[in-house]
Amino acid sequence: MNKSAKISKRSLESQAADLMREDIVNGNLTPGTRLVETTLAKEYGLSRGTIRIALHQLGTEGLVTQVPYAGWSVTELNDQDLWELYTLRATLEGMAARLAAERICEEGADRLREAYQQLLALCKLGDLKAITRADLDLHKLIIELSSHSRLASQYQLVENQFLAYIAAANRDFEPESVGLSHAALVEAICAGESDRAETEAIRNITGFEELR
Amino acid sequence: MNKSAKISKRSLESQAADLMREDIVNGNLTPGTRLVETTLAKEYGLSRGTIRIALHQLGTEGLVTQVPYAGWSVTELNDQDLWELYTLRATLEGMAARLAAERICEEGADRLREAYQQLLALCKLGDLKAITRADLDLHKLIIELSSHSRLASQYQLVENQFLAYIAAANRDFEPESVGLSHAALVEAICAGESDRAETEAIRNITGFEELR
DNA sequence: TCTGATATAATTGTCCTGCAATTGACAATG
DNA sequence: CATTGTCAATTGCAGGACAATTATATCAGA
Repeated sequence: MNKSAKISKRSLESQAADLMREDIVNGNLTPGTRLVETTLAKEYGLSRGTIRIALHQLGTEGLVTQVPYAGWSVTELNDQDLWELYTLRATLEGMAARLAAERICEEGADRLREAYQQLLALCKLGDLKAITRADLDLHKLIIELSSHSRLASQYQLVENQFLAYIAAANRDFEPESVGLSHAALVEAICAGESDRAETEAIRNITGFEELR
Repeated sequence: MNKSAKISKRSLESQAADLMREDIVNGNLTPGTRLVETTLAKEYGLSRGTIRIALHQLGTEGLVTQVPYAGWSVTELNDQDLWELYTLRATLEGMAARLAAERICEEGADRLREAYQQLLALCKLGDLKAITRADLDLHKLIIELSSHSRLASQYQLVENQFLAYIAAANRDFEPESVGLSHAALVEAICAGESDRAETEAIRNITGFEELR
């Protein structure tokens, strides 16, 4: 019964970063929006220094951009950026799938199949928002099963930028043809076929053709 | 003749981060070393706030670790970490090699071959430090040729942590059997054979077996 | 009207001082 | 020995001040 998990001990600095990050990936703050340190400080009821550190944090995550002495703004992504995000995401997820397949265990396989079933179930209902979330959850589970903390955080970075773009473009990003590709991916991982898992993972992401 | 590139107009915050990063990857600050904000501030002749931001920066790069209210220290890496760095580096570099091969041009091929020749030349002289640098330069050139800015920065992160470890362990990291594998890699890229380039890049990095 | 110089404002960059919160080490206590 | 209290060190955070730089508005002149 570890209660410490519930007590918020995170610094205000990172909590502020969390809040702003949420606002960005959810689309409340759209790309190009200017962010003023003093204004944010008042809004969040924090000091300017605290906000500053949070902004720098988000800066290294690629979510906000600063031009010296001029200000901060929510990062705007162009086609090249989007291509970079897609390709990077595919590579990272391919690696994750390979690792997950290599070290798959009973429990992991069960969780994976369950996540897939959940996704299928939601697909029949047709709630796009829910499907999207289940899709993301499935992918995130694969990352987790790879037991690679750095891979996880790198993926997280890419995903945040990706989501920020999606949210802003209001492009309901097509949960990628949820049927076959996911099935093959899940199957390959559970069967421990690392090569096929990697291939399927990459195929799964690269429904990108139509965007080029 | 753009001189502005040479003029240091970067903020003190990031310059401080640069200095500390150098000290860490060069091994002047070994893992486990404690870093005290006020002490650093005096050393660098900067204010504590400036140092703080630089430390947070390095923190997100994984070079330093903080425990709340207790202090900062240079990150210590264990075997799992090292494995993560190797595998991640291999994947990223494989991707870079593939992209480089896909978009190779005359000029790029020339630069690549030249870097390789330089590496070979240094190998005959036997200066390990110089060889190591040339080896890194070659790899970095491949990253550059992939024209993928995010891939570049992700790779940079991994490499910094990697170098910090190497420097601290004082393990003269064996420029990876400079002969054949590099030759095959360079060849494959210049020939535009993306599949083979990726394979060779990964093979090249994973001289890791002996470390497991 | 357009252009260009110039003043003005807005914003970040950097420093400072101060104090609260937390940790870690060590002594005191039972 | 385990627990508790004390104290120093350090970070967490606030707020103020001013310099440096950039953005914006203004205005004179062609």
